[in-house]
Amino acid sequence: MNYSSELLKGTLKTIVLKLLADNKKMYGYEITQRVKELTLDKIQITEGALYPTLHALEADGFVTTETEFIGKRVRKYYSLSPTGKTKTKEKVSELADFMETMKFLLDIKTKTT
Amino acid sequence: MNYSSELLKGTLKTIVLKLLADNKKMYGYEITQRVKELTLDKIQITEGALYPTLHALEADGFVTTETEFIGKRVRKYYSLSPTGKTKTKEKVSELADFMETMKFLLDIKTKTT
DNA sequence: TGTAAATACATCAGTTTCTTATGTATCTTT
DNA sequence: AAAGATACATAAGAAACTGATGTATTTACA
Repeated sequence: MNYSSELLKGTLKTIVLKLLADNKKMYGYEITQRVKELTLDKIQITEGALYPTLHALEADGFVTTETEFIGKRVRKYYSLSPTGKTKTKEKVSELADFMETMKFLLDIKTKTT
Repeated sequence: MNYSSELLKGTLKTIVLKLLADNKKMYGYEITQRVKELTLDKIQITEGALYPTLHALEADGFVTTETEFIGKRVRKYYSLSPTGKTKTKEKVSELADFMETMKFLLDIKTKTT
């Protein structure tokens, strides 16, 4: 099983920021594998979604990068900047609040007819 | 406060279906007001998002409609069809499961209200 | 030893799902 | 009388994906 894709929309940036907050530095491919593993294959981040997101986070100044060579193959590590850390807290708490609201909304049994 | 708009993406259809499951029949404007009221203005469904969604649900056979006149003004009521009821259960439990996964991923502690 | 799978980056056309604006019309409140 | 609320609807444009495609290296294994 994995979720219908529209659910993930809007949460990807938050997931990436949170992972970086917990792991100091990570590279793209590692992020996709970590999410896959942590969610037991329920959430699969595609590369077509991830790389543009990482580039956008960098353009916005929320992450910094450093390139490393593993043999001849390049690996690009991402780390949170100070503003990125602030942004992460904002996004995570916003998402937490949103999920509380959604939980309430989906539990209600109001027969007002 | 209200949520950055991308969070709502993908949840609108589920919200609408769930409201219809709890209230037998509702009309569009009523749905926008109910959500606004239940979420204390945190979630505002725009008409530009809602009406196309309702039309899509009807085209997919998940809802049926009946028109009523209030004076000279038309009001279009939406009700769940049998397949719509099944779909609602699927969508609601999928979203609930997704939120659990996200909570785990983000290490979010849910408030015990 | 050769080839498939995994690792690792990237771009881009097309799709879905919204926002924002616009339009029409009626009813209610001040 | 005018403003705001009620009630429907469509449409251009933006945002955020999917899925395909591309390049190249490394590892597993038959």
